[in-house]
Amino acid sequence: MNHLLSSVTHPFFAKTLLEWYPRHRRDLPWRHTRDPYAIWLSEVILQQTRVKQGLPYYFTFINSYPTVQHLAAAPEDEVLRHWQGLGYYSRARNMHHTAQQVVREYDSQFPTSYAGLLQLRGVGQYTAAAIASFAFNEQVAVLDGNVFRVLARVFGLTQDIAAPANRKVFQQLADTLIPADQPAEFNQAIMEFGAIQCTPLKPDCLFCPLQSHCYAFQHGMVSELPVKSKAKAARTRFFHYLVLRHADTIYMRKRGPKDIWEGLYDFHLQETESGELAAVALVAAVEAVGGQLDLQQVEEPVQAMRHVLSHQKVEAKFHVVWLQEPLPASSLQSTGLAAFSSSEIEELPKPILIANYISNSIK
DNA sequence: AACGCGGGGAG
DNA sequence: CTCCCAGCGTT
Repeated sequence: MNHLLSSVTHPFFAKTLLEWYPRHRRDLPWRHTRDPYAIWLSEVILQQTRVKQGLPYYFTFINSYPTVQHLAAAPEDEVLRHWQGLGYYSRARNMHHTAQQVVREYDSQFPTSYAGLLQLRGVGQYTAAAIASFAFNEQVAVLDGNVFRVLARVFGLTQDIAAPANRKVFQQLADTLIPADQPAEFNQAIMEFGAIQCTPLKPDCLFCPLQSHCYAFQHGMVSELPVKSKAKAARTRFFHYLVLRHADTIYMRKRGPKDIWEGLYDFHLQETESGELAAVALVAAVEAVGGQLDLQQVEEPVQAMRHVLSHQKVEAKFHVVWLQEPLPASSLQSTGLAAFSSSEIEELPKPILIANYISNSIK
């Protein structure tokens, strides 16, 4: 085994982290509870999200929905609206689905084991291990980005952490490290150690309690570990939004599956292969949704905004179109557009790009 | 196994 | 600007 290259013994590793943890741990609200609902909420929010960014969302959700029954009873649009700005919106939709399933099929009680928790939508190996250990003290090791990094450095593991096949190497090591008597404390400790001490960039090796036993530090490989293959480059997309308005109403649409921002609302979208949309094409697009626009009425200038996702770059232009007449019901039926007042729009869940545009440009 | 899915922070 | 952070469901 590769980790035998390290001079650290398993009991020393666990003991060191368990001593380090109470002296360095942050005081976070979900660390004061054993309620599986609150822990599940925090863990779903914290997937791919830093504590600082997720913290206000945790308060919003735990205050708006104190129990799983409250969350299950909420409309999806309201749940997504609370999630607005946090990204990866399938987390919110899966969370809502799971809340309803727990209420209806589990008598409002979360499963109490790793295997049971794993059956819930949106709960994978990491989240199941986190809830099982934190809420029910089950001896199952969490494996998140922090744990990958700490183990790769301390034990000198050079396998690519982005390759799913290498997961089992790390999982087996973590499973041997987690002590039977303090599984929850150990899981919290190793993740907090990765987040605070053994950080991705400029880790605090100088004051690290594992320094003399750390393979990466002893071999000058701290900046090389963990090994992680690069994600492929983001593609650029060109969005032309038609901000269809009539009197006090603005037309918006709930986005569907198989694309970004599922379940969120935006304007009528004309996507093109380049950054320009000719005026005649704009007129045609308006007519295609049942509206009327004369060439002379095309509003200038067009508001342009860029939005960067981890996997796509969106270059958006917003074309405001003042309609003489409301869109006919038949058009709303076929296009999926719906009419909203300004105050109603505020309540809709929207991508940050759209929310920013509205707050800048819609009065 | 590979891919799609957000948004924010540091330098 | 460019780099970093990442778990789950689908294909």
